[in-house]
Amino acid sequence: MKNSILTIPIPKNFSFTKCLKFLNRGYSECLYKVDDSQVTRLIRLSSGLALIQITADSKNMFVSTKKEQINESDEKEVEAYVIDWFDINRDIQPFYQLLDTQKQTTKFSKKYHGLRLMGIVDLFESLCWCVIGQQINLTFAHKIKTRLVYKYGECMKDGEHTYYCFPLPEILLKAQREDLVSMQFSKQKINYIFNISTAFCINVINKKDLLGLNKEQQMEALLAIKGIGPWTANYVSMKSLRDMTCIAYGDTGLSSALHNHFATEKKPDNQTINEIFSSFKDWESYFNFYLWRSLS
DNA sequence: GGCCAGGACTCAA
DNA sequence: TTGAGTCATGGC
Repeated sequence: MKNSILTIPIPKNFSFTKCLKFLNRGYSECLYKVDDSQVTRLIRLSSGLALIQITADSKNMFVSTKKEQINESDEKEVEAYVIDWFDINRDIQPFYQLLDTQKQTTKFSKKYHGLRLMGIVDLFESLCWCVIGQQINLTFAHKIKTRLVYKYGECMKDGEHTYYCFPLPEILLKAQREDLVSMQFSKQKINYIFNISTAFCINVINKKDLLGLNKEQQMEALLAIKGIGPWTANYVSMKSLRDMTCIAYGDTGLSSALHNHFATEKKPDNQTINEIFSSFKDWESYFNFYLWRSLS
């Protein structure tokens, strides 16, 4: 195994600690491991699997990469991955200025200062995660995701710990329905995961092409797949396509956060949600993310 | 035991 | 276009 170390300067309004705290917020996560001051995960580069470990000091993030062979293009991919995952290349100062204009939200800019909208770089993973999480509690959702990842995901052992990648669509497509049922996936979820896997396998959908479309076209392409509804489309648009204007309409967590901070009805209608979000134009995704963060 | 979970679909009216 | 019914099971 070869090893390389990459340095990424920390921008303004960035807190590695708060990002790590978010990653380690209490759900048992099978796709990365957070220790006191570092996070480790297995990622898929175009030339194969690589184990990355990220730490930071006050000025830089340090990404160490372990892989069979490492070349220059691997390092570039690792850097792009980390920048995307932590949303590093975004100036979020304007968002904090908006938060500070309202008494209900000014606390967020202090409490979560430097927290970035942590992404899901892999679009396929992001979509499957949405389907898994639909209408079940998050603890259980993590449980069945872990079963799926352990059975179908590629892995790499490092010391005592084995790290996993989310399964590839072509692998999931070959999965037996009864195996997924035994992991406690509902028939509906299984159908949706097969639909999404198929869409990726026949290249009806891929991240690169979606990124070349405008938001309306992206939503249309996503909603065309059975199992992807408005909530999922907004979620992946926010977490994977990095559109900054997403609102997770219909989300129970968003509803309760708005209820907590704005004294709305327990389940505010879209009009009420739009009114509140209208103060955060072009930062809707961040505002939504911070509202979610306020729940845990 | 009952209600709710980071929804989405079908089908009827 | 809207609303009720269905899925399906763990957590509290």
